[in-house]
Amino acid sequence: MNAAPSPRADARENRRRLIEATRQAISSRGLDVSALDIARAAGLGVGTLYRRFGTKEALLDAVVLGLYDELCDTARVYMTHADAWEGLCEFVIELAKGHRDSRGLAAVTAACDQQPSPELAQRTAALQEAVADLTERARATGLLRADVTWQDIIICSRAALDTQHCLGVDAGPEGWRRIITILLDGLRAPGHTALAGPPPRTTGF
Amino acid sequence: MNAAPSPRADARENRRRLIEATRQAISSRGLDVSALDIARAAGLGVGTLYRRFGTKEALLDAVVLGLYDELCDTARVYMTHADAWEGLCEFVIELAKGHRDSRGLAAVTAACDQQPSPELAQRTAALQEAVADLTERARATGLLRADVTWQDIIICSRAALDTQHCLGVDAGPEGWRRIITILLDGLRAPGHTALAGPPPRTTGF
DNA sequence: CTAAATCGGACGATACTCGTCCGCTTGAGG
DNA sequence: CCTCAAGCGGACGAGTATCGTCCGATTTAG
Repeated sequence: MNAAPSPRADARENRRRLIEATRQAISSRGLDVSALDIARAAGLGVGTLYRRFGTKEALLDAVVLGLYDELCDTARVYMTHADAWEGLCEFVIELAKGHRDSRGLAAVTAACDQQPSPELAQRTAALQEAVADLTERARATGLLRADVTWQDIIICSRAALDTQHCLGVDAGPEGWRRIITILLDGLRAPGHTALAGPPPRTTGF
Repeated sequence: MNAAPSPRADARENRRRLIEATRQAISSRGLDVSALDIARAAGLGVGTLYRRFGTKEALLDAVVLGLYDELCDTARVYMTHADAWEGLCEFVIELAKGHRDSRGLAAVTAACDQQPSPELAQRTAALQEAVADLTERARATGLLRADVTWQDIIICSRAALDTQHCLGVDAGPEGWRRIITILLDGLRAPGHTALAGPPPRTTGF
């Protein structure tokens, strides 16, 4: 075994570049980026992309899986947060950031829903369990309103970012934080926190 | 003048059908529906679509303008609501419904931002003024938190629906109402209202 | 220095969409 | 009932975008 002991250094570097470029491309233009655009952004030819990953889908899968892994790590961190409500809030914000970096991720999940790759299914299950756990911990403190489920939490984490994507630059680069704040206040049983960031300058609907 | 006194009855009916089909198509699949799909949904040939409207863009413009007009009417109604806070809440819900029926509307607004059609620009301005007015009235009652602007209100009205579109059927056909409720609670200065509808059954992120 | 691994991007194939064209059908007035 | 202009359907051409392949040129590593 170990028939491929060490890929050439430039090949490895190009693979890294491709993944990084794909991340940024997905973040700014969604999951339907063309292979050519990704390769260009990585400063490589499209041939290299297909040689490294075989298919465009494989590249996207690798990137999405990486993001899921990071989210799993993040969840694990906030699970041990001293203040359960704070932990939930910060994780929701991190989850929103994750959505920012994998715009259209839900579309992929839905598309692969028929036959999700085992790895993706495993990560999805782990993340859901983590969110459910964080939700229960926060509810136990009495700071989270009783009538929301962990699914609601997930949806809230998306809402702000989806809006951000639709409104584009109008809401400012950090405009989603205002919506997250409003949502978290709506989730909180008592009291409110101050809105952060400058108000959005929306011009459309 | 009046060189076209009365189009044939079937032509008028087909025009109506096309507009209706376009509405539903936009609602379920966004603004980038193909002309063929619209014509098929209307039970007509694509030739008829182009004869009636000249271009696909003209058809979309007609539909979008119609939706804007309805929203303007709705705004006028809630402006005279006895309870300013209730009026704002219900209008936000109606606005969300409007977004449901014109998915991707913001994209069009943004695209036409360079040179918006005079009619659309007029409607947009009227709607913005209406939202600003409703916001101020609600703020005056002290029920609306002080740190949100009318732009925040618009964004909130989008957030729930955008999420709905991304999550698809997972959140149920009325799942957006839960998010709207959370958002409105987050906008409200004191207290909370009960979440309506069954909890979402999300399976993805 | 050499050979194998790697790269770049032109290229064929495929798919999708817009808008046109023309032979056939249908509505409505005489 | 008849006539004919108005209307209809959908095949079709043209344009565009994307995927994935192929092969000559280049580079790496021993």
